Amino acid sequence: MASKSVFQMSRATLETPSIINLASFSPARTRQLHAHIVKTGLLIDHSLSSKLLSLYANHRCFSEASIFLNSLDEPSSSSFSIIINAFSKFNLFGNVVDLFRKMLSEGVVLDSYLLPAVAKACAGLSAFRLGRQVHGLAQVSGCSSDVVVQSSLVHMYVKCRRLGIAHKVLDGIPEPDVVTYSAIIAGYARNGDVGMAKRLTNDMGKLGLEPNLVSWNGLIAGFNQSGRYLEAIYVFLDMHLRGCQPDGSSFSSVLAAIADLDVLHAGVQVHGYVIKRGFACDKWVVSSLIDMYGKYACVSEMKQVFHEMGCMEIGACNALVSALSRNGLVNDGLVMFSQMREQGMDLNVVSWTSMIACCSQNGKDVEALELFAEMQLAGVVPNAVTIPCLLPACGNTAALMHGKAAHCYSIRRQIVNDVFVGSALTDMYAKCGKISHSKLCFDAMPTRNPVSWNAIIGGYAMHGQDKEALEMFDLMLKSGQKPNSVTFTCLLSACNQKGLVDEGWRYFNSMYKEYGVEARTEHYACMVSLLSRVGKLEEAYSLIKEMPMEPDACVWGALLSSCRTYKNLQLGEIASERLFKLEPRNPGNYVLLSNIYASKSMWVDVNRVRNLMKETGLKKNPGCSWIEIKNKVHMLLAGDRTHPQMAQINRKLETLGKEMKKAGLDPKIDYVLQDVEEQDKEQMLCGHSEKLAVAFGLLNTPAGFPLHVIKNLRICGDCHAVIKFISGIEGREIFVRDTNRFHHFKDGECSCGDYW
DNA sequence: GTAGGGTTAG
Repeated sequence: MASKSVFQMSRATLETPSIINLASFSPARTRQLHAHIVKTGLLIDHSLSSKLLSLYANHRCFSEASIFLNSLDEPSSSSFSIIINAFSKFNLFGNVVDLFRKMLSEGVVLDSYLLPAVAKACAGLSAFRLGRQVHGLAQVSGCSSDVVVQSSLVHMYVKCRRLGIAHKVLDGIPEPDVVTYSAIIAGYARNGDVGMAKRLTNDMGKLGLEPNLVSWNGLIAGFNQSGRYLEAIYVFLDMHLRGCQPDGSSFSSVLAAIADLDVLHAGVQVHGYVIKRGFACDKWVVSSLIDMYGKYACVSEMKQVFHEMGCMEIGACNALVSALSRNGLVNDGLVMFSQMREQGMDLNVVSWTSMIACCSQNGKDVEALELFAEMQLAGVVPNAVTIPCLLPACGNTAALMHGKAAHCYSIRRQIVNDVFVGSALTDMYAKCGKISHSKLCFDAMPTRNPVSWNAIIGGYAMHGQDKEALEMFDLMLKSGQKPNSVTFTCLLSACNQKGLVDEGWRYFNSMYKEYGVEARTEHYACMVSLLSRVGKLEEAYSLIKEMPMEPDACVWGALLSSCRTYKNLQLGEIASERLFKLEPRNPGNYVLLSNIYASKSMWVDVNRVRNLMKETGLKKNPGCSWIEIKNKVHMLLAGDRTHPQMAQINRKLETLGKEMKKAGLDPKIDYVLQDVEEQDKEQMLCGHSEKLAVAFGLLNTPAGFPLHVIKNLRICGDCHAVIKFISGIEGREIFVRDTNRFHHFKDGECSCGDYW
């Protein structure tokens, strides 16, 4: 019968749909049936209309389903129920609520078959107030004694984190089943209330209810969500000992717990168990395995797990992208992402966000911003995780317009109150030179975590507003928030900028004694820089000798710079000897030492250092010749034909072209790009080359970046001049945060921090 | 015809 066209069926057949095999109807055939009914004016009985509705709904043909629903004279509650349940099945929670509201407004009586779907939608939307109203409606309409309705309400309250109410509803159920019980137990576990979770588990046992797979899994997940990873692993073991075989859900949860502890051996054991139980190709398990191996820096293992799965699955691909990013393999991440796109995979918000995070966390800021634009073109909606991943890229390039757009978007999407979004906005505005905006964002945050406080303290420190930075720290303590390692780095750098030696020592000494935060290399580097900046070179050197860890190049570099300032040869030699070992290919170190010798007219030693540089294979300092820099800048500018100030630039270029010819340089655009790209990579990443690369990077950024920040730059005279020049020719505002202070360049002038 | 567990992004 099913093979026959609808049009060939007799009226009698269609009026007795029970004999037609409707289950095999395709969407097209369903539309045919619908058309036939409309055309012939067939008498539609309740059974036929229900079947047509469920055919449409299960094929996700919701517009057809609602057209049909609207065509019914008096749609019953069960007709609404069919579509509402289908919406819920496909997680279309907003649609569930809308249709439910419509149904109520039409005065249709409630039935207990659709309430669970509505409760599930409230849970999915975390809409507690709406859920409570639904509960009230269930009571008024007499549906609240239905055990499935009660159970669904328990789940709803647990998901909305209202455990007290959930518990009360549970107490009202005469014979709750295992899963309803387990929902509350998992809820308590998720809130970190281990005692209550255990007590209820005992209560459940007394009632003769044995936990089943779903309840075990819920409990493991609950402990994971409250960060109690060890408890989660114990539950997994308990489950195993009590003879319940884990499934993909149990494995993926326990692996996630293992990933956040330092127990790789346990992870390897579970991996073995996964293989034995035949879950090595389960998409959830594979994602967790990749993530776990990624967190333990087992790069080849994570790749192997991925390849052994043998197919491109979105979750596993996303996990691989973030695992590659975590291990600094940005280019591999980008390759993976482009493969995903080439294969036409349906990239979701996690895919895009992972890739954006991968770029912004690994110095590819412009790429991160471009990806964000592409994401929106692809129609994928950014969420409360995407924005904090994107904002550092805006801050690092001082792309204030993009940052502001992201801010507006967060307000529109109502995610601006998210603690991660707020902290990232505070940080972004500070890095874009807008400290007042930064403070406004910080003040507007309803809740704050240490990251939020660090953002504002670090922001003030960056802007040289030491008083405000220290005040914010006091407020942080008063609010009951504990400072962490980063907080002290921000505070010490604020002290460092202003030469506040006493305060610096006070914070440095108190960090462990009062707050239990151990001093790390960067804290020592700040102190060494602070002490040597004010001329206390011996004190700085004593501190270095006291360090419990090996001092790094930042520490020795801070000392060496001040040795040049104070012409201290003895310590300068000690510091540079260490630096030549730590970063042999940084020309800056050689230059600093030779400067000290030169200041004492020790020309033999100056030559010795220059020869040492040559022996190391370092060419002459690429940042030394002003004419070269000027020419390179202009050749780069000439490459951007769409630049709004092209005419002005061209005029300047004409003049400079003459100068270039005089200097014997080839005025080709490629010259600079090749020069930067083909340089020895190591050399490129250090010293003057880095500064130049950053300066050129400014000019390579696309339109829409009127403001720029260069960070963590020990600024040299040439670099300063280049930036000053760029700001003049382009009318851009440029901020440079060097290790000591904030420089603001505008219209070819430097308005603060200009010490040349 | 109705409820119930998981992974990957900060």
